[in-house]
Amino acid sequence: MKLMVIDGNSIVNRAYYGVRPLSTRDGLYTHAVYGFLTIMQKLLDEETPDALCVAFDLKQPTFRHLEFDGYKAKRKEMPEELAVQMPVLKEVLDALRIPRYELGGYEADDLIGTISERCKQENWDCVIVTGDKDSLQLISDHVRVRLVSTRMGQTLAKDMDSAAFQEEYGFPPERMVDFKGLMGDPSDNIPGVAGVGEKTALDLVCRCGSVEGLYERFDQLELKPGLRKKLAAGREQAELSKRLATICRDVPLAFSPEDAIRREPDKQALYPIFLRLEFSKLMDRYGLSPQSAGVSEDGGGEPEIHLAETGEDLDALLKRCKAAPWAAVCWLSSLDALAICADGRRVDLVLQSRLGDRYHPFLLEFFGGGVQKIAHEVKELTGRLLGEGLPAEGFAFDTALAAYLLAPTEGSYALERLSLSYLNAQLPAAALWQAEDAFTVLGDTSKAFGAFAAYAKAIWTLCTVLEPQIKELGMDVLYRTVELPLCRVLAEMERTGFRVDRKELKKFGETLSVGIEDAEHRIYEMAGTEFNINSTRQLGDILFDKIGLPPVKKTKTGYSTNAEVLEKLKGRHPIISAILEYRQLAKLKSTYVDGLFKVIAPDGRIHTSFQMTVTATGRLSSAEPNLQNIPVRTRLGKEMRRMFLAEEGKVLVDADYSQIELRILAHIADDKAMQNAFRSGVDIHTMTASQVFGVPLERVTSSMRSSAKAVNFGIVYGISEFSLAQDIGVTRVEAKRYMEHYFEKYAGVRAYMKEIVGRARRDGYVTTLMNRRRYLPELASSNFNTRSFGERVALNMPIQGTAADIIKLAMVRVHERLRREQPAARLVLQVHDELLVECPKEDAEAVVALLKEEMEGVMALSAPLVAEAASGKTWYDAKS
DNA sequence: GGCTTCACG
DNA sequence: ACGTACGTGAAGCCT
Repeated sequence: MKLMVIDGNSIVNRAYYGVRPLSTRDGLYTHAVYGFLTIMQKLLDEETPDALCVAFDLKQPTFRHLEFDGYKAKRKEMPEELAVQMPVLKEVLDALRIPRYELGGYEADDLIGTISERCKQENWDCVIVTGDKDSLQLISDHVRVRLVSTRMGQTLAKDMDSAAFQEEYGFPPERMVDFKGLMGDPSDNIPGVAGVGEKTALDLVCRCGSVEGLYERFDQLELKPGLRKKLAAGREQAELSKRLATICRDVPLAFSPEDAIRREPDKQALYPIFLRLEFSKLMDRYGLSPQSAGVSEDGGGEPEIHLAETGEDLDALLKRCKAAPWAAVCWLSSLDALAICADGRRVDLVLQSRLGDRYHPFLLEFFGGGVQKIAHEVKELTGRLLGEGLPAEGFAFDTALAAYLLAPTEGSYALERLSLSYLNAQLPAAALWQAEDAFTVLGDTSKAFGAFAAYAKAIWTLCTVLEPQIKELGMDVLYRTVELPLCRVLAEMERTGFRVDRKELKKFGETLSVGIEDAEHRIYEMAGTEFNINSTRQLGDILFDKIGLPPVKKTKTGYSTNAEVLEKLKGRHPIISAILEYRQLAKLKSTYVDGLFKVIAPDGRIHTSFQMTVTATGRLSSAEPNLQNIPVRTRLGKEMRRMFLAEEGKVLVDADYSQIELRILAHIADDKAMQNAFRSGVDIHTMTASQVFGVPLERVTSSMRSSAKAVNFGIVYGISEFSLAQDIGVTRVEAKRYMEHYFEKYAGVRAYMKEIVGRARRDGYVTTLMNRRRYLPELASSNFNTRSFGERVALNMPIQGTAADIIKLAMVRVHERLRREQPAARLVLQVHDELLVECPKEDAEAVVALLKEEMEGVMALSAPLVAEAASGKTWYDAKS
């Protein structure tokens, strides 16, 4: 018979540091528990023991050796993220029916020593699982140690028996305590004999066996005089250290190996724990499901599949859809097939291939306003429908969007993942129904049908789970009046696209090429060799090794050569300016000219895609291509904006919010001074400069203003004085003074910064004015950097996120008003605080007014929203 | 696929 | 004593 005993604290530590951080949607860290279970399972598979238990330390003021107060006092506190996982782990072990032992005043080692001793007495084999080498002294004929280490995500568990130990250390395991007694162990605060290191200790242990043996024959031993002196002086230390190093084997613990014989987990207890921890993979492994746990899942089980084949089938389906509160629809991207679930049980499959001419009229009706639909990724479906000339009305819910609002830092909202984490149900592979010929294969299509239906049903069920949560967190208004209607707005914007001037773009590219080649030649000449300037490694070698410039900053992999570094080296060598110039031109050419050229559609326009579920703050993002980072800050870069233009007879209207983030700050911090500054209409940076530098408004210089601007920005990002100093090139002391003055003037902001961080720590999340939420598990971190990051995010997210709420709502309203009043006008782009509309020349003035009015009227802040709008033929010209 | 750099708000 | 601003996406190098 074999028993496996796990050193709970040691293994949970390995797991904590060895598994990448993992947390649930609401910020509970889980990776230590997860890692522990993985390591345990691996060892169980390998060892197949008959009994299993876990031992934990129980910290109390009493220690193994009372007489030595300092013993282990230095050991570091457990990090907070790990500490919160300990009770969870113990809950899990209890539910798994794995006995765990802890005893006041004893460490896990002592319990393990005792347990292994009892095994010996009852003739059981014992395997100790630990990451701690201390336990190696327990190895004997019946006792082995599996020494666990985690390297780069991989778990290794070295098998140590007597032979392996002897091989590695050169003496038998029971001599370990003597070895430590002599050389000590700083990590355990065991002093050892001063002046005796590893080599000497090894030699002495081999020659004398034990500490006692050493001193018994002390006078007969051949020793160097220096060592003899040290040993003579260190006798007490050696004996004490040996005692400190010796693991106790007779702890008063009621234990017999039979007590730990393996049992089936308590599934009813385990299921809710795993559900909360979002351990969907482990649920499978332990065979957990709502059924097995005796929990009934609403509408659980396989859907009932119906294939629509006749006009009557379709009519009946429509009737049922109209009668139901909503119908979930899953669609094939070609739009050749739909799976519809209106009641959570039955799924109707509607296939173009089966219905022929009846298919299209069904779509017209189904996607009209008469049927309330729920779907996954409504923006994408809407785009597709509009592309087919079909209606796209009546979308009542989007599962992806809802999941994003509930957990905006999650990263992926694929239906398969949502199903796993919210429904505890594994969906079949999407390829089963998304494959080109899934429904047309001769013969067996039942797998494809089943999978397709499962997705539709999952959307329906997810809606029943997500919708109450959205309401519960107070995001209903945000969801229904902003996010959901925005799907249609964005779908249209994506379809509209932004016209670009191919010819001009090409010309611009050619100009850049000339400049690039010129810069390239100059660089090669000055470097005395040709190399790849785009390679930071090669560039670093040339600048810092060959030319011998002083490296200003290092990166993980070598020298830093970024613009900030190069700027500092500018005066020291002419090659630097050439490189900066090369970089600027090369960036423009490759990312913008070449990059955009590649994605001009046949209609002469560029169609970006706006991502609604990417950012942690609620902003949109733009990709393939990104049209939200077209250059504007430099003279040459700005030229790019001449390439973006309106159609013949039309113009672009560009409207942007003025200082929206600072206005929001003034509002939510309820800072009267800042609100008054905005209401008075004075330039906010000038006002700030006048305060920070203590000069009257009219004496503020442009450099003072730009420093003040940096302070204003910094505040929004949750700045430190160090970064501010770095940013504006003053000393830390001066930066600190600026901030002091800033906070004297804007006392409300100071109070807000304190308040919001405290609230975030208390609640575990922050929110925007429209209740958009972001969880901040980082605030509970024991790591200074992680925690500081959490604090900065707590400051910034409500501001950036409220700005996102505001412009999104503005977009919905602008879209609606344009539809009614300016049907020829189209929204084409959003750049966070800026909207672009393309409209007939003659409507420009009206559109300017409309944009300004809607954008400013979104919300009444105590520092009023101000938008500026202007028109022009190109983006360059329209930017006021 | 990770890293570095750089474009934007 | 820490190590230093929030949020993105794309290109190019290199392993």
